[in-house]
Amino acid sequence: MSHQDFPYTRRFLKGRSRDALSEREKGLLEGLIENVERFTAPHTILDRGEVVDQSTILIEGTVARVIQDNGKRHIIALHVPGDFVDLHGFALKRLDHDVVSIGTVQIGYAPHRRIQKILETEPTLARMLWYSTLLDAAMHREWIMKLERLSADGRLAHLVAELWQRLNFVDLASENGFSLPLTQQELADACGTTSIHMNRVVKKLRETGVVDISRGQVTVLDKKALKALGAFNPAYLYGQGPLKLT
Amino acid sequence: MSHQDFPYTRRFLKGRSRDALSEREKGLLEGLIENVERFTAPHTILDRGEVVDQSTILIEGTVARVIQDNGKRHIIALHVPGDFVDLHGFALKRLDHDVVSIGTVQIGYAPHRRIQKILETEPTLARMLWYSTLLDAAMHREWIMKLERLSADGRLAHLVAELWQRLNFVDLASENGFSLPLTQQELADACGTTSIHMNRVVKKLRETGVVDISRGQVTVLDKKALKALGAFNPAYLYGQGPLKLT
DNA sequence: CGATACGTTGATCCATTTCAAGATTGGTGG
DNA sequence: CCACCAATCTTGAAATGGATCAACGTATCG
Repeated sequence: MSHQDFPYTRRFLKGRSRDALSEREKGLLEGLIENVERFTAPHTILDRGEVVDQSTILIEGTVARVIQDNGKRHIIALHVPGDFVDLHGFALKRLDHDVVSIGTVQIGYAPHRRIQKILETEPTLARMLWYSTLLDAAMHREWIMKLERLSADGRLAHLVAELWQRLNFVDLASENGFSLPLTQQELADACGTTSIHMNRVVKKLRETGVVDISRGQVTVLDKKALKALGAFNPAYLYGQGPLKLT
Repeated sequence: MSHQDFPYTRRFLKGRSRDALSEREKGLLEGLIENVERFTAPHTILDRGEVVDQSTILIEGTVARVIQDNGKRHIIALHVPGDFVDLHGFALKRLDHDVVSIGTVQIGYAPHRRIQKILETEPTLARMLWYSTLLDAAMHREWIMKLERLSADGRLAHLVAELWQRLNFVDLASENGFSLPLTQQELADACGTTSIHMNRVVKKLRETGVVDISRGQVTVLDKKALKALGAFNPAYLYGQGPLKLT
């Protein structure tokens, strides 16, 4: 079996500790996916509070986890291909947030009974699944730090730096940028600010030659300035080996 | 064996799903604790980046998880007795933040080799441990929401409401308040604001009859106003049964 | 009793929100 | 192919929450 296989899960933990999995284990992981779905329009994949019996892996595109109340939408996390978006639903049974698609996405569903089987019979894989939920929590903590510490400019810079690094882990970033289907409103929702202010921040970072965000494309103009502005230290992403972009 | 036993771990998941554990499992859990330590002065229990081979459970007192850079300290999580503070260190091996004591604390250490044994032989308990790290992540998400959505007043109200509920789970809250050894500076660090502004917010909430925070004691004056101001919905804490305080 | 940490208050400045309106873009049907 | 619509992006001006600088009050404890 060539390593070109595993079409649904080949990006899971890529750039992190995926190397620690054997080919057999990678096959078992791929076998978790019972079916696959594609959405082209914005779609709520999962509703807060709903009892779930399967978890979702993002194969292609972007999804966000959001908490919405009286019209306002707060983005709690963003996902890149390879992320096991709501694996925590396996143990929590109901989620404290919604999961929504952004742009065109392809997702795979892993029934909880299959995950349960893995847990009972595959300790290495089980530990890897747990590990991936802990990476998710580590990103949450960094977001808390970012929101407590940084102003809007820094928050956007941090978000861009993080996504660049994460997409790089899964081979979806280039040397000078990446594509990102988020609107300014959505960037604002992820940075805890308003779309109007986000518009001015985007403009400012473009004009000061830090990063250009337009037409769904992010072009990093000054890598060093971006990381400084966002106080970005990728240690919390627990990447392995020499990082190309840091 | 009376339920008065388990002096170190009896509060673990209390008010959550602790009831799902058998007495035997509770005993195994207690057996994880190899030794216990007490600190009376502020102490850094764990340094960011340090490789760890044991995890820490909080038995008594308050600990904070902090990310500090150039003098500024950001509190990303607060813990109450019964919390397995850095269980995620078991799988992550090194932490992305420091763990520090606040006031007088008593903590227990669980060597990773003992946790590993549990994982290999006790699936129910293993799943419970995983579950507890997911509760931690759910609280992170709520903090992200709080920081993105609320102003300083609301953030403090939310923090107070959350701690009240969590302390109530473990029988450490009263009908009208709880004790809390945090300084205004630390409250500020947990709400992403300055100590000066926090001082004004504390004063405002006191004067508007919402909550009184002074001399290490929190007195809730208007439960309903507190929850409204903090946009507090305890669902994310995954408590079970009828909640006395909600 | 002086040291030291913590809490309180005032004045000023700046980042961000809010309200309001206009410009640009992409997609759709006639 | 153009006209139009809706979403997105952009800009301006006024109001405000919170930061910052500076100082003073007040516990608490060897």
